[in-house]
Amino acid sequence: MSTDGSRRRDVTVADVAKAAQVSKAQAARALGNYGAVSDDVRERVLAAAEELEYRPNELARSMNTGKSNTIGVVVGDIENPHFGLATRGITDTAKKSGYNVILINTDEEQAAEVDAIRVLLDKRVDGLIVAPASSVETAHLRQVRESGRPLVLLDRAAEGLDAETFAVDMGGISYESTKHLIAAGHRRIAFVSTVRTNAPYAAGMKLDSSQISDRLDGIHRAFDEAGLPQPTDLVRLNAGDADSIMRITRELLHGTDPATAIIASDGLIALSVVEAVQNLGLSIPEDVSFLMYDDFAWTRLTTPPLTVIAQPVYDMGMAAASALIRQIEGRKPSSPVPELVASLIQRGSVGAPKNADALSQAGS
Amino acid sequence: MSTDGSRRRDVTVADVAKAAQVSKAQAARALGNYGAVSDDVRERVLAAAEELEYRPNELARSMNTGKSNTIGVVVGDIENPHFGLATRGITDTAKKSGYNVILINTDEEQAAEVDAIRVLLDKRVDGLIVAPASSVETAHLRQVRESGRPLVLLDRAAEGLDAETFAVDMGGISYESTKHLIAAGHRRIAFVSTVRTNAPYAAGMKLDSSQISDRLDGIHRAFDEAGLPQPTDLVRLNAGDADSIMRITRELLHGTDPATAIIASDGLIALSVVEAVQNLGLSIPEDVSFLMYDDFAWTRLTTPPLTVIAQPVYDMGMAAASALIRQIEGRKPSSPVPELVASLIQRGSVGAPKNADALSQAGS
DNA sequence: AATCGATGTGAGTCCGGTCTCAATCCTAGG
DNA sequence: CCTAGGATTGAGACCGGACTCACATCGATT
Repeated sequence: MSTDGSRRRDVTVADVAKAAQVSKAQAARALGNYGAVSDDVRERVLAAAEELEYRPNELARSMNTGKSNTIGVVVGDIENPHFGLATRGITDTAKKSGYNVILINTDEEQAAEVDAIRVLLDKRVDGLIVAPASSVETAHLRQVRESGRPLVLLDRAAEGLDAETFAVDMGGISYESTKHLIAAGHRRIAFVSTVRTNAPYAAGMKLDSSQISDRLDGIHRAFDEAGLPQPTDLVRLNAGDADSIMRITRELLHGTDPATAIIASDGLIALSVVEAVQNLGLSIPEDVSFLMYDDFAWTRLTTPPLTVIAQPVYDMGMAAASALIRQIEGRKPSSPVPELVASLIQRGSVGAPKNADALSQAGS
Repeated sequence: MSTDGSRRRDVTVADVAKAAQVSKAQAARALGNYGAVSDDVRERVLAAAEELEYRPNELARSMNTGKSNTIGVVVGDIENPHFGLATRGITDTAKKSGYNVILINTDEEQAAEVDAIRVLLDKRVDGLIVAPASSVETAHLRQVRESGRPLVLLDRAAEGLDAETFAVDMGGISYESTKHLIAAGHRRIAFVSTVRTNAPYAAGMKLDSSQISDRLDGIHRAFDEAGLPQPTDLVRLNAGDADSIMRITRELLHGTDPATAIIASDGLIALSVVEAVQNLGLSIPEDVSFLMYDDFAWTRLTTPPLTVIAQPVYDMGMAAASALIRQIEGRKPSSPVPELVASLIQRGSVGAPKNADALSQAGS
């Protein structure tokens, strides 16, 4: 056996140098492929390295090159396929350029995010991709900029931070989708999101998430333009676990003047809302129309298939990673920034509201 | 402004020491919270550190402690919610013990996996969690053991490697599920998996994945026990992309003596199989019964809801991470290893085969 | 008052690479 | 045959912490 299972200490350049009978400097040059090395020396060194199964210590290398070839990625929840796919886009792109990814999950908690960023900075990552939990509290993100390390945002913008941000135009697609619902006859459109707030939603309220703000703005604009009363009372935030989403769904559908359409802010919420609707014995779209963000494969399998707002999530991850790497390597933005557009994919979950006739009669 | 955006060089212990008018050694002790330091010195050092916004360089620290507080995780595909959830279990557990996670995606490719492990070893991770793409080619995994670094396997076993493995008893649950299908009257049960092989499946064939082998063994055992002919011709491997899965599904349902039940080996396959069945204008379970691995939330939303084999994926991730960390920290297995059991969750996608009566008459 | 163990403290080494610098080796030009 | 200038080479500094070791300091013991 050439390998000794009990060996512990790693083989270093010095070991290789000794075995190859050259100086440490020469061995390092041959191994690192830099500087001038004669063929003779190179061969001896490489042979010795092979023989000893030498592997460079990337930690040591990083320490004095100042580059770790690692990027930090901070997301709210990888379990959420939205981030799963984005992460895939990031890691694929990173790998292509020789970067690795340290992934940290924050559970959408601000404190965890602050911590995550500190840790990544301490680990001397070359750059960061963050999907900020809050678009408002951005002190920790500003610290990243001050440390001089590149930062790119994913999914959500951050106030007072001029970092490149990769997200779709939420306001626009939200506006269009709402118009679609309004055109179908809906006046009572509910919006359910996990965003945490201290108080129930009120118009013009300051939200933590730029993404959700933009979506609400889009809805607002569509209603405004149509000259219809804003369904502000149907905006439900703080939809955390499955139970609370189910409760919210029941409330939305059971009050006086109930919702006739529900927009789910992400895939996880969508699952619980649809399940709640089914449990209530109601059907989509006859009793209530349904629209959700993100086009997951399973949305085609429900009866009826769900109308969704598709986001180029994988591409967003890719774009974020390549922009970050470009910044890290100090290159100028060469390729035109790829357009990241969301689109409404109409399937079967949006129909006319149940009492459309009654309503339009009352309206006329 | 106390911070200078243009500053580049990091603040080091030496800088702090100078500012606090003490030796580097004392500053390091105060900051690292080790050794003996007088209150006076400690205060001065901490104040100086605060003032200069000192942040330790974890790279440097790792270099001479030999610990990086980082674990490497190698999975086939994070985009797959199965791994997404497992990763969540891993990162949650790791974070609790102060470890970070470097995640590498292999696309289930052996070469990528070999590469990933080399990179992680070079980066001096403290330990590795791998969901091996192949249970057979395990040379690279053996190298991990030889490097002296802890290794834990997830989901799949590896031949000739005594690493702790966290996976459910696939043979058992497969056997039971098959018995369930047989009891419902099925004789023609298909099994669809992504596992790559060079040739079409034949009984007793050596597979790359222990997991799939075990499942096939379970099916085999159930048929054997029931004294029924093995539906070997209905085992379909190499089900890669959506298109090939759709094609396979069509073949399974259209030949002479078609399948009356299909088992999908994972969630991604399931999506395409169900979609293909729907596209064929067939319904579940009237025309064909359906069973899949992994209990994702969306399986409750289809019509009918799908019968699934639930695996404690999050727990597997958790267990793998805590076992790894235990090994890293050289502790003995104190807590009893948590039982990881899969279970059959019966919902609506398994029924009697269409021509059950005809068959039983023919049989009698 | 002499002694002893328990802190405190600073100089300097080490981890495993990269990289600078001065010395040495060669080879072509004169 | 001699020399300028590029190719090679080795010694050693350095990255930023952790840690060893020798040398104080100081209250407590006898």
